[in-house]
Amino acid sequence: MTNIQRAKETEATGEGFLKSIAIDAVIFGFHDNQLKVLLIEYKRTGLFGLPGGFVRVDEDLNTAALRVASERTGLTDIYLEQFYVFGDYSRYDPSRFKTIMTANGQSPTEDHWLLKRFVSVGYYALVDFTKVNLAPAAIFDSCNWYDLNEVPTLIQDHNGIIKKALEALRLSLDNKLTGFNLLPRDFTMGNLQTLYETILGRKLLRPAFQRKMLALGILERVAKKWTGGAHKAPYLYRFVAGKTINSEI
Amino acid sequence: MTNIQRAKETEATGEGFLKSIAIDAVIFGFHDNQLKVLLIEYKRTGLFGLPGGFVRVDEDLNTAALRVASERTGLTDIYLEQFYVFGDYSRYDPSRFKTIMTANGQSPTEDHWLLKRFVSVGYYALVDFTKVNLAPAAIFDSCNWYDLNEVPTLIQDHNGIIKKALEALRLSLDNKLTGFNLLPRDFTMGNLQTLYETILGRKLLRPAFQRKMLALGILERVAKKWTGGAHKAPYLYRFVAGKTINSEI
DNA sequence: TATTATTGTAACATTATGTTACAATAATAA
DNA sequence: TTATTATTGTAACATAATGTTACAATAATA
Repeated sequence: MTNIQRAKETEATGEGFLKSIAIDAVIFGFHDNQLKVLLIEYKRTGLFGLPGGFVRVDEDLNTAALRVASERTGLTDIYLEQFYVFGDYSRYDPSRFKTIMTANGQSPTEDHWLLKRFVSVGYYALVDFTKVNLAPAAIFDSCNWYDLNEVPTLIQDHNGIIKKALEALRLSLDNKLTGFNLLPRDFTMGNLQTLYETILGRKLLRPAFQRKMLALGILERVAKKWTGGAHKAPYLYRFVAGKTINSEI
Repeated sequence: MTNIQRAKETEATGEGFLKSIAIDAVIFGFHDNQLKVLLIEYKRTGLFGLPGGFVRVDEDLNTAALRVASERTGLTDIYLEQFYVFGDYSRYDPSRFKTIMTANGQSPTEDHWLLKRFVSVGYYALVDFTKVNLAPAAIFDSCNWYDLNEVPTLIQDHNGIIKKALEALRLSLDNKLTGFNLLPRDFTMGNLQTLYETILGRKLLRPAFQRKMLALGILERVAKKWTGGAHKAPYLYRFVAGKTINSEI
């Protein structure tokens, strides 16, 4: 995503971008049996927030969301889903952008386009934690994984956005089988179950879970895995794409 | 929603509105055992489309959607749900707005804000057909109910928007019990079942459906109804609000 | 008063899910 | 080398949910 001669967000007029529309991305990863979320830290401000961005005038909205998620993770093939548009007037708070800019020696003009009101399209992304290469978006920030239950206070309504993203993810787990996007190609049934348990926030019964997952017919058993644990080695499974599930509820 | 001294959408600059953001409302009704959708006809153009609108700079996005739906139906208490944001660049087609304006003796300037690209937030609304009073939005259009399987070709991607709204409605039927918003206060089990069958697009088994609905504990049996049919009279039911369903999937 | 069409629901069949139990086995330790 | 340990895979049963058949109840009509 090199945009050498293309417009920058930081230009005052916002030339080249759709006005009033922002994208916020809740990028989920799964590591050490914990759900992680990718957060931005704005340097010299102590402010944290979700990675976000704007839509170029010649760019699809979904493409813009993919670009935002790609820029931070280094991945190109990302499972992305719109989950809500945050458009309350009360979200409007120009002071935050001013703070970030001034903390870095810049002073935006009063009519800077980023000081106007934005409606934000929320996307959640599911990525394979092991494949991600974190990269800051601008010189003003850095980005890192945070455990979902150790998320600091974020700017604006970003804590609420994460909450809503998690709710949407929970619903899509059963309907769309999205969970696999959070795992590496090969995984054990135990991996899968703890992933489900973490997202759903409750324990599941092992035999029932295994029976159900296998009955879906979307898992291919690939090989044994010798973990090094003093116990029977689990099988490795792989998600078999191309099979759609009819979730006739 | 009287906005006497407030800005109008038709002004060239779009002063007072958020730029680049539109709202499209798929307003569903249910009548004669048929799902209906409310469509706008733009006069002297032969063009049909969904009711839509824009967001005022001091207005919540959801409030704007409610305003759009209210203006057409005359209702104030409307079940509304965001279901998708349509943001592909390929949607961009300024000619449509030109056609509608010129058909009515107006000629928008080349830099009219409505000739720019918009991203559209899709909402679906569920209304009690019997309570609706249709009202056109502007002097350029009229609005009417259309049977869902007799929808004409619509402007832009509006046919696709309806399709996606229906898919979202189908999912919410079981999870959120939204169906009742389409029925009058009192209804028979038969009414409810045909509503479900119409939305889901398939037949349901009567005993199982009745058993399930009653088991939900959200229906109050109010009285007998004497329809005039040569058969046993059905009970009337009423939706008992306040009871939330835990759709632990 | 018999007929008709539809309603309400019981009763059973089937499927899905919850739960208990136990054999299989990779690593560790005796 | 062999017993121990912790975990895995799954059978087997229990319970709940859903699918299906059947039939009595009854409001209007003939």
